[in-house]
Order: sequence, then C-alpha cells, then structure tokens
Amino acid sequence: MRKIKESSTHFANKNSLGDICPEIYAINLLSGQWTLAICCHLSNGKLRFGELKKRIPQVTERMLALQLRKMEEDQLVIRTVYPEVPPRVEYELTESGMELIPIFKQLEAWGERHKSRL
Amino acid sequence: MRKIKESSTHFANKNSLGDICPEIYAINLLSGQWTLAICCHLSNGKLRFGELKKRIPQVTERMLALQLRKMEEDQLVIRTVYPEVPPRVEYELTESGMELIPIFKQLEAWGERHKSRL
DNA sequence: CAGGATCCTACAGGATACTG
DNA sequence: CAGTATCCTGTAGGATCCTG
Repeated sequence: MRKIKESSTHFANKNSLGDICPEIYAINLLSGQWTLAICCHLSNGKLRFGELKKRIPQVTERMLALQLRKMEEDQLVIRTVYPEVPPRVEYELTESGMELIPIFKQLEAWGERHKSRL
Repeated sequence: MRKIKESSTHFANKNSLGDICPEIYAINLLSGQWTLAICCHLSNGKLRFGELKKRIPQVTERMLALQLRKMEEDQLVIRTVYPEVPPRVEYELTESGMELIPIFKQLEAWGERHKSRL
C-alpha cells in the first residue's frame, strides 16, 4: 500500500487514477491527440508511416512519430521495420488494438447522437 | 465551408478532428482528467459537490468545479441549484451521460485485460 | 457549502530544419 | 522514406486563499 498523494503533479494524479480505475487507464491510453485517428486508419489494415501521414494531413511528422512510439510502448500497435533502402516501416494494430474497434464504433454512434442533440 | 488549416494551435486541430470524426469528438469530451471519474461516481445517482469531492479525494475544488462546468456545457451532467442557505447543488448525469455507462463498462473490461497482458 | 480569484508550472503539442 | 533535433507556445491542471 503506497501513499497516493504527496505533491501531485498533473500526471502523477492521472496515473494514480488510472492505476485504480481500468476505464480511466483505458481513456488515458487513448486520449493522445492523434491516437484515435491513427487507430481508425489502421483498423483497415497495416499502413506505412508516409501513408498514415497522408491520411492525417494535420499531423506533423514529429507528432506522428511520437504518438506511434507511445502506442507501440502501450502495445496498441506493432512496428515493423524492413531493413531496406529506402527504409520501410509498417504499423498495424495489436490484438488489444483491434479489440478497441467495436468500442470505437459505439463511441462514434454516441458522438453522432450527442452532437445532433446540441 | 471554412478553412481548416492555417496556423494550427493544438486545439484548433483537436476540434477540427472532432468535427470530422464523431469518435474523436466523443473522446475529446471525455478526456478531461476527471471527467470519467465524475461520470462513474454519478452513474449510481445524483451527488452533491461535496460528496463528489469526498469520493475523489485527489481532485482540488477548483478542478472539480471547472470540470463540472465543462461537463454541464457539454451536456453530460445536469446541475441543480437549490436556493437555500447553506447552498446545495446536485449533479446528475443527463440522458447522454447515462448512455455512456455501457461504453465505460467495456472500456473497463478492455483496460483490465490489456493491463494484465503487459 | 460550493465555489471564485489568483498565480504558477509541467507537459502536450506545433514549426521548422536536418539526416541515415 | 521515415524519422531526429531543436526550439517554442498554449493550456490543462495544481496550490492557496477568499467569499456569498
């Protein structure tokens, strides 16, 4: 039993909440600015870095790279590097990642309904 | 038809993505640090400000107030003020808010599964 | 009791340029 | 092609004190 409080930075709190509550943990993994967009585009199959970039034009290379790294670390995507020249790197969803798809569908439906009610 | 790009700040992007994609819109509404926690506690019925605070000890009064306001604006909670002294304010989920509960359950299940796989 | 007001900091995210 | 490196900014969130 560790203490939880004691000089909380924003994300000390974030993580401690996520530790307790699996749904908060889940949302924390997904609440990166580009995470959902990436997942959606990968839900139809693997894509290369450049293809992702083309499909999400607003994202900068830096952010795309960062997000993908984080998602790899979080076991949402698999990163495959082909040792060729020019380099080729492909991203695809993990098992866990795919299991999110039905949840996305529901969020999508909810989002549409909710939006139309405003 | 407005333009979308042109000097994007973080949340100009965020919103423009949310405009296009209902699931991103949904996640944006839910990704406040305390939003989920509040929803969960309200899913069993209405609560007063102080009760919420007691149930989520890590949150500061300021943040709780801010989040609740935002959630009210986003039509996730209803805020009822009773004109008494001392003041009493109760919060409860809206229809939309309640419709999220089953989705939370699934996120919770996913979160647990995912966590155990790390 | 249920918050406002004030002040502050860490971090997410952006712009741009460069490279194996 | 698929990134790093560097530098910078806005904003979410925290601490603390005050009040109808």
